[in-house]
Amino acid sequence: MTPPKSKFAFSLHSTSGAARVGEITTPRGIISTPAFMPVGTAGTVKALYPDQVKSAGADILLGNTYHLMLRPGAERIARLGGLHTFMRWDGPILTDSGGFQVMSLSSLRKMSEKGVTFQSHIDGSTHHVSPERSIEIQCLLGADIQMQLDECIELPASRERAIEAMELSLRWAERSKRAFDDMGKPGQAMLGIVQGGTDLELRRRSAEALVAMDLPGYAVGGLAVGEGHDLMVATLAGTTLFLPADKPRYLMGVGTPVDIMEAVARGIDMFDCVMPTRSGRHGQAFTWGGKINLKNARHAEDPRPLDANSSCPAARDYSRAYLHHLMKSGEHLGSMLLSWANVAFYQDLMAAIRKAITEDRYAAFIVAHRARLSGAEVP
RNA sequence: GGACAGGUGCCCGAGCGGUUAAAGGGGACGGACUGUAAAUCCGUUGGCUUUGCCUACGUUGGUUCAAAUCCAACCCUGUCCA
Repeated sequence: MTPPKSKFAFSLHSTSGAARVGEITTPRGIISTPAFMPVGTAGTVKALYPDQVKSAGADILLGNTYHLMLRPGAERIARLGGLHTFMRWDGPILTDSGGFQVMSLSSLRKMSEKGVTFQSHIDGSTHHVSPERSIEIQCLLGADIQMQLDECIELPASRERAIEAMELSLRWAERSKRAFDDMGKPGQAMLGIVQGGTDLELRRRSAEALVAMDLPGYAVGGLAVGEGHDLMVATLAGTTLFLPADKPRYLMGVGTPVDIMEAVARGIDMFDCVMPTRSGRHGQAFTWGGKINLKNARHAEDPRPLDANSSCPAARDYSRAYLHHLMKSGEHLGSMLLSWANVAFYQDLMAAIRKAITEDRYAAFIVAHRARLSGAEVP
């Protein structure tokens, strides 16, 4: 049975071990899962046109509450028709709540039970973000999938610190939910975020409390923040165990191709990460043969493209020698082409993952690609 | 022909008697990047038999315990004057 177009819904199509293929339905379009969401923090997936993001295969992208609140301002975006219209992206948008900035801008904010007070990194002005205000901003932006305000902490952290952040995040989840119930529009959804560091008991408590709130989906936050790949995967395995099978699961901020493959194997459906765009701007390309640093001298006279079989023009039609030249020269086109190629590669990876799950050969898929994807390309 | 100014490591450039294998840029080479304060950040960048030694601040000679730094001559390079 197809859910009505106005609803947010998740349907599971097939599994391979714990890995799942499904679809999230939103009024703005369908998201094939496992999905990778390119990050468009400030109303742009950096260095890419929206059309490129779409043609690369992305169903949905991210925006950011904190950054858009400061500039150009949530109310202004609302007056201009909402974030989709403003940035010319008509697909679904997920917005992060500002919880990540609690960690990344820790020197510029103060925490209290009420919320977070940020000192703007742009002009020093003070901005109070409560769970309610975060949801209000996300509603003003018109985000299809919204995130509760949470406290993301750096790892390693003491158990006391992990408990504190996890419990605060749960209280803020309740408040975020109430605010969303008031302000959210039909078809929009707000997800809760599991915290708890690398302590499986804390992760379980966090997950169970959120599940009791009956949210439309659950995110796993606070990972890939210093604990390392193995601990991340172990923590993830001990967390998804307590999340319901019929709701989408989102691993926030992850990650490398191998992180994603392993997380899918633990039942994750959604990912986002700055890696394809940031690494692209910095000269690193992701390919099926491994990572390629285009700034390295060995590419200076290499006429081959990154991947002759890619459907992305950036990866298929431009020589490594040219990409090397652009990066060495500091030309913007180098960052643009590599961001494009990387976003396309990540989407190709997700498509291949979905295919392998659908054909119930996901474990073999990981074995086949893990080593190559985890390292630098062998020249 | 004359008067100034100047010649420093791959390049530009600071230093003007010992704490200088010599600031700072750039370039080159390499690395990092995980819900984006990042088109950013971090290393390395004379040689060797590497707790030390050798070579090096236009060239040659000199002063001094000690010279990239002071002196002399010479060779170059700018700018101006005839």
